[in-house]
This record gives sequence, C-alpha cells and structure tokens, in this order.
Amino acid sequence: MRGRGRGWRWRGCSRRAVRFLEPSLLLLLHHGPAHGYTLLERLGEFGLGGLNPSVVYRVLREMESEGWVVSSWDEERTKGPPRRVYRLTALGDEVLALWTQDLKETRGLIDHLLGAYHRHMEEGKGEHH
Amino acid sequence: MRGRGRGWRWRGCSRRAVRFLEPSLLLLLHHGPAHGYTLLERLGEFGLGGLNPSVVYRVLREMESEGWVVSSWDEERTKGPPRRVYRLTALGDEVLALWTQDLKETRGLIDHLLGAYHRHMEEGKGEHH
DNA sequence: TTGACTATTGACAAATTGCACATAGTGTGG
DNA sequence: CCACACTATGTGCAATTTGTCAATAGTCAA
Repeated sequence: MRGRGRGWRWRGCSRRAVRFLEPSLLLLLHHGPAHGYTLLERLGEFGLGGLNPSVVYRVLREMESEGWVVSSWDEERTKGPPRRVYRLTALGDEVLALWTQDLKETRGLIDHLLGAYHRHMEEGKGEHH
Repeated sequence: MRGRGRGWRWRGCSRRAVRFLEPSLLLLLHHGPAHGYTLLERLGEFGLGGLNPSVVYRVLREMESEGWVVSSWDEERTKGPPRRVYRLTALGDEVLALWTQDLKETRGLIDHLLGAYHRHMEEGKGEHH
C-alpha cells in the first residue's frame, strides 16, 4: 500500500513536521506575541509549511492548557473575525530551553546513525550480505 | 496532567526512539543477518535501549511486509525456542539510503531551529516580551 | 446576496504506540 | 517430575496521536 515512493516519504515528512511544531511555535512566540494565523504562516520558515491549520490551532490550545502560553482576544478589529493573541509564559520559556536540549540529543542520535552508515559504506563498499 | 518533568521528557524520548527504529534496524541488518532478539539488544548502541520488545518485533514484521527485509527460521537449535533470522533485501538497501536523506533533512531542520534560538538569545539576552 | 478571504474551532476517522499477556523451548535446582 | 528462570516471538486491545472535513463567523467587494 505504500510500496516506497510517495507513501514512505509523506509518512516521514509529515510526522517529522509535527514533532517540530511545538518548539517552532515556542520559538516564534519567544520573539513576541502573535496570532495563531500569523504563526501558521511563519512556520514555513522552519520547513513546516503546508500543515493543516487545525493541527496548529490544536497544538496552540494544548500548549495553553499546559501553561506554556496564554491567549486573549485581540481587541482591534481588522478584516475578519476576532483573533487570538498568544504570548509566551515564563514556563513556556523554560520548556523552550528544555526542547533545545531535546533537539540537541536528537541531533546526536542522527549524527551517530549517519556516522555509522557512512563508515560502514566506506569499509564495505556498500555491499550488504 | 503532564505538568512538565517526567511526562514531558518521557513523551519526547519515547516517540523520538520509535521514529529512529526503522533506520536503526535497517542499518544493523546492513551489517548482516540477525535475529530479532539480537537486534533488540543492539539497539542500545543507537540510544534506543529499553524499548518494549513487542514494538521492535512488530516493526520488523512490518518491514518484512514492505519487502525491506525477509525472514526465515533459524535451523540450528540453541537454548530457547526457534528464532527468526532477518536479512536485508535490495529494496531495504535502497530504503536505508532514502532514510539517510531524510535524516539529513531532519538534521537540517534541527540546526535551523537551534541556530535561530541561539541567535535570538544572544541578541535579546534571553528576554521574552 | 453571493463569493472570496481571514480566523478559529469541533467532531470523528484513521493511524500509531504502549502494554499486558500468551506461547514455547531449554536449562537448572530441589 | 515440578517449579522457575531465561530466551524468543507473537497477539490483542486500550490509549494516544494525527489527519481531515466541515462548521462558524466576521469583513470586504462586486
């Protein structure tokens, strides 16, 4: 059903994207308060473009229920319906720091994997037994 | 319910581990055929120790149904019940190569995120607004 | 008043993951 | 022989996570 090409790649990319959603949002909010919709658009900067808006809004509400961010309705009415403004809390600040630790560990794992792969490729000339 | 400490960390680690399971197994099998149980133990080398065996066996069977590996029962009886021997297929070899590409992309995302974080920390002295 | 665009939310199906237990062979001590 | 520990794999289901579709709602312009 997902022989290789699309299925495989889509699966990998999508799940990867979701994993980086929280730290990306926290980082964006570290620059200052922002609307959900704005965040949604700026996620492209982190390679997370094209995510389903529902997913992003849901994660934002979850982060609020964790106390990492707080939201309030934006008073100034521009075009469109009322918008939520999210801003980082002190806890969210800490969590972002923890996330960077986690990301460093993850990068370490990746480096180890890729290192082992390339070493083995050079030794064995890419042959598998 | 998962205020911060354990819940957060466990969640992150466990899910991360599972994400690296497939490439790790493929890489281990790239060195040569192996039993599921052996693979299970050697996963520690990639920081994936302590995974529930069921999870690993399940992924192995999934990879077989994808055609990335093939298995057969080991004839030589040692201590314990019959064991499956898994070996990589040519397709599995290709998929491993694709996985390394994916891992490199992922590392790129992480680098970008961490880079942005540290740059912003230096500029703004770690203050959030 | 219709349609397009901005913004957010809700509900439910589909996929993934964790866990507890089932099965099964072999070796060891009493 | 029996109980137990250790090796090895597999099954089934509950819990969690993720994807998708549609609902709501305000503004603007033709």
